[in-house]
Amino acid sequence: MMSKAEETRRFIIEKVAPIFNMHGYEGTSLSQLTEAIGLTKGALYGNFKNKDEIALAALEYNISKIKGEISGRIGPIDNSCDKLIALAEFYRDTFDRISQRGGCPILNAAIDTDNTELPLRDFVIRSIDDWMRMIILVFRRGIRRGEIKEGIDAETFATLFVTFIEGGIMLSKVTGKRIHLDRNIDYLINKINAELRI
Amino acid sequence: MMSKAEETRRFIIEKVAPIFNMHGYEGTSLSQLTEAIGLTKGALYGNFKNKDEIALAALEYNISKIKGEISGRIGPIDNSCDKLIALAEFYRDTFDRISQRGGCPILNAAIDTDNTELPLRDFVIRSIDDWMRMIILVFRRGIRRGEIKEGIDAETFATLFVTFIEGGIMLSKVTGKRIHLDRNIDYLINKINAELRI
DNA sequence: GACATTATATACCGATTGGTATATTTATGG
DNA sequence: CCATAAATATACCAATCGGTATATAATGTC
Repeated sequence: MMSKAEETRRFIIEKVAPIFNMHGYEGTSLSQLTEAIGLTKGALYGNFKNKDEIALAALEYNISKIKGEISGRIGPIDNSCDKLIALAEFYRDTFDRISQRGGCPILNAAIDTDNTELPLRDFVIRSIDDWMRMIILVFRRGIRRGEIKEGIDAETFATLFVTFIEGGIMLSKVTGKRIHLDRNIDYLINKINAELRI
Repeated sequence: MMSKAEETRRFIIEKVAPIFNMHGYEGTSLSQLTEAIGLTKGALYGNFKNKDEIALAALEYNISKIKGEISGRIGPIDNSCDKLIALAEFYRDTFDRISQRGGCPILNAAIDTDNTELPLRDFVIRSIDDWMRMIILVFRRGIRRGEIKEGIDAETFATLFVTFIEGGIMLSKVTGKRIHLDRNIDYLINKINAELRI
């Protein structure tokens, strides 16, 4: 059973996560947070050490939520190429929802903490690393299982993949035009089917 | 001749431009600005209406500076494919310098103003539009002049191009590893030479 | 070189920032 | 139901925020 504190902590994180994602670390104030959660600073500082810890918990939540959805989707898929395609399609399907919550948390936090010394920064770097490593693993597995051709190396493919997704989200989000992300995903899937799939 | 005011205005813009690019609109305070320019708020508010106007001038400066360098580089080049390649190579050559100044101003401002109603936002959108339109023009010119194959359409190519650059800068900047941008640029150039060039 | 003008510095404003100490409420174990 | 502990609210803090009014200094003009 969850203690009251854990429950509140969780409640706070869920409420503040989209706010941090939309406005960034500096752009989010404690008053915005208290307003969103309907509790006072007492509740915030009773459950978190400081603003940094709240922001970090929010970012962890935002990222792990997406990661969870991704696992659920591509986990059951057997073929490696299909896994990668499903991963790409995931972003097409969820773009609107992610967009409403302020865009891709990794991209936002990356730019937000880019030129800072915030503890958030390390977490962002690790998250990107995790993401790319996961793509690399799927790719290598595909080669081992004879599902993917041995042309392009796994690291390069991972860079391309993440670039297409993040670049597309950024362009589509800021211009308000879905087409950019769609083009990128189409291109990526086409490339997988035409050049990688055995 | 430049009046004293114009001179100071220009001086201020040059000094504060990298600060806004590094820390964003909310993340930059007037005290950071006065410290950087070695002048007081009197000088700031004598030459600018408010913080918004300073930030906008800084962003305009950051973008126009890069645009100027690009024009100087690719303007003299005749062949359209070579123009596009030179554009890609420009980012490889200047990555370190751009990185020191906080990264790509368009990307930073895009994420920074993404979920706001700041006047900066409109300028960002217009800048991205300008950039893509310029790529589209070069591409179409290449087709007209028989230098580029008529396969992929110009808009899609522009999306891909900007995606590769911005995605690569973002990945390389945040992870501290050049390789991501290098991979993207290599891929882009290879694609131009292998699939587009006649 | 005196005078008007322009540009910068200084001093101040109320509001808000992140954070803390303490009081009050709410939940929990006996 | 009561006592203790845990969780939240309240009241407050110094510092800083963006911005302004005014004083002072620098500049341009005749």
